[in-house]
Amino acid sequence: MTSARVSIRDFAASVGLNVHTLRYYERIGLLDPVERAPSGHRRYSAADATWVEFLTRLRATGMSIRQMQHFAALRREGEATVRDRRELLEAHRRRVEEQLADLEASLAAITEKIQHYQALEATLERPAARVPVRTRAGEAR
Amino acid sequence: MTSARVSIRDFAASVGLNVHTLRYYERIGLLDPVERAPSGHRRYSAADATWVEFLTRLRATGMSIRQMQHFAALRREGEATVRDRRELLEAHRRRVEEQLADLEASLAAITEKIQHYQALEATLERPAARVPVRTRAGEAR
DNA sequence: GCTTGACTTCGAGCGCACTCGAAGATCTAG
DNA sequence: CTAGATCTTCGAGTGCGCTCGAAGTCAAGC
Repeated sequence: MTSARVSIRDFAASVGLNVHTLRYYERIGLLDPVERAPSGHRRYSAADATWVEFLTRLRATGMSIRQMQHFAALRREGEATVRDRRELLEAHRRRVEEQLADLEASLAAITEKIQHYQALEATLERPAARVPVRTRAGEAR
Repeated sequence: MTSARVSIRDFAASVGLNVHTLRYYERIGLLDPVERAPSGHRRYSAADATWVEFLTRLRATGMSIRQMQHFAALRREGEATVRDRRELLEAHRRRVEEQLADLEASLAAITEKIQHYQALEATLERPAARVPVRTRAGEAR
């Protein structure tokens, strides 16, 4: 099991970020300095991928760059900060749970609006039915 | 049931937006021109609140201002656009459902990381236990 | 009538998270 | 050996969604 090290282009494609963003993340300390080929070109490892994918999860759940920098800094400090990191993630998890609840409430509101429009469309398609009309027996329903 | 019309300040407080944002929304066409008092001051109605709250749901679910402007424009055109509006919301609802799934996946990843840290902390707290040690009978567990 | 504070319009400014462009070095295929 | 793609650093630019400041008008209490 060799540690297949990949170019920034391939790495970017595999983690779904663009090359500029990867260099930016490294520059601001979200990624530790990435290993270099003798030419100076970056060579990303599988461990880099795992970390970037986790960062992506944090981003996707609304963590700011600033907070991620803090988390990354703790990580660089080693085992002594494990508890801080856990607590930070637990606080973040609570926020994500709130987001989920909000999103579900918004989804319900949107669904309700869709149903409102469906009812309205049904009415508009049968203009004669706007005002209830007496119909022959057997035609009802 | 009178239509209690409120000042921008009170309205902002009740819908959770700031007064600048409300004027901005009106300026860019998300809100129809709001009714004015003889003094020129805005007077918001309950219908305005309903609409702003729905806009807030759209925003909370990641709809861009541009898309909301489109939706608001359709709404201004009246009944003829009901179907378009429903379809627009249905497309948006699908995106929200994807967001929910993503958020749940991210939540799971975060929870996993927390558990990893918990396990690590348990190990670090009992340094002598890092390498399994034979214990006296009765002390086990 | 005067003060205080909320309102008006307008355009400018801000923070975030990228995203890009320029200029030059290096790698790869033919 | 050469052409063209890909990489490097650095700083500047972009798009979004607000957010604010300035300068002036209006309203309510004393």
